[in-house]
Amino acid sequence: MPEGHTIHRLARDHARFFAGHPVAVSSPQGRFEAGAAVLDGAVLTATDAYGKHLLHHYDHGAIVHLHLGLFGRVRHHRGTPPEPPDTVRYRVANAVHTIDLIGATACELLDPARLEALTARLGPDPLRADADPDRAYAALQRRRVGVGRALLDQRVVAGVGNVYRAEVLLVHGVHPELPARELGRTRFDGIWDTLRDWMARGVRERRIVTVDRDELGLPPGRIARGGATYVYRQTHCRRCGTPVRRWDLAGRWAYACERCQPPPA
DNA sequence: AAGAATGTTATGTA
DNA sequence: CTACATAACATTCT
Repeated sequence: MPEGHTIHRLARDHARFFAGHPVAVSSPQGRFEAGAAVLDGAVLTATDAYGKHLLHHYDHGAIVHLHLGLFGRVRHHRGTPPEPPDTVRYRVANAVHTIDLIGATACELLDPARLEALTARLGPDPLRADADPDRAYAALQRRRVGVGRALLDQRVVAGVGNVYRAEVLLVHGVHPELPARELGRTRFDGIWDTLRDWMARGVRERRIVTVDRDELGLPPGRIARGGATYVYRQTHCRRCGTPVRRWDLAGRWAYACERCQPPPA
């Protein structure tokens, strides 16, 4: 489920829920026992997000690194939480809030050196104020693969996933198979700006919405699930009605409207 | 109720 | 260093 906006949203929420007071940390099924032992009763002082990686910083210096992978989630309960199901790895709670981590691929303690190594191998994250788009552009210039592949490579840009990839390339008329190094600077700048805007919107709205309500003449009210994208999981391009092509690109579905995004020669 | 899904890493090969 | 294929890992929802 998660692309970068989800992780930034979680970072913000967790800081709000827990900042300043001790928390109870547990590992209900014993899959993060070492961590829970170190963390229980500590104060969660700060949270941070780099791309799809979430960090919890505790007052005694411990850092928890979380990555939700393809289907990880964090569930939030207000008030008395339910008994944790078998799949809960890491539970953080105070008198009011409880969060349960489920299905994550990473849930581990990190020392500062390993945190540094982690952030060093990530490309700039459009949601971070310290992001340097020049680095992403330079990385693109070095790749021979298509832009579609390159955009999912977290060393190029951090936080972009399959939905934003499909959508941003559609809106900018770029075919996923265009060699990354052939993407012009102007076009790249447009893509970067769009990603930043959309992902910030994703944090606010807690979901991915790339479509423009006025452009599509959508009625007021919540945009239906499945109706929030132009090509991703669409059968026809929401802009021009052309059938969408979907194909396996390095193990992920790629989507394109080959009228809006002419294939490279 | 099998299968799909907004992801990454490690490993071996070229 | 870049690329690519394959396997492994993690759950929920239809």
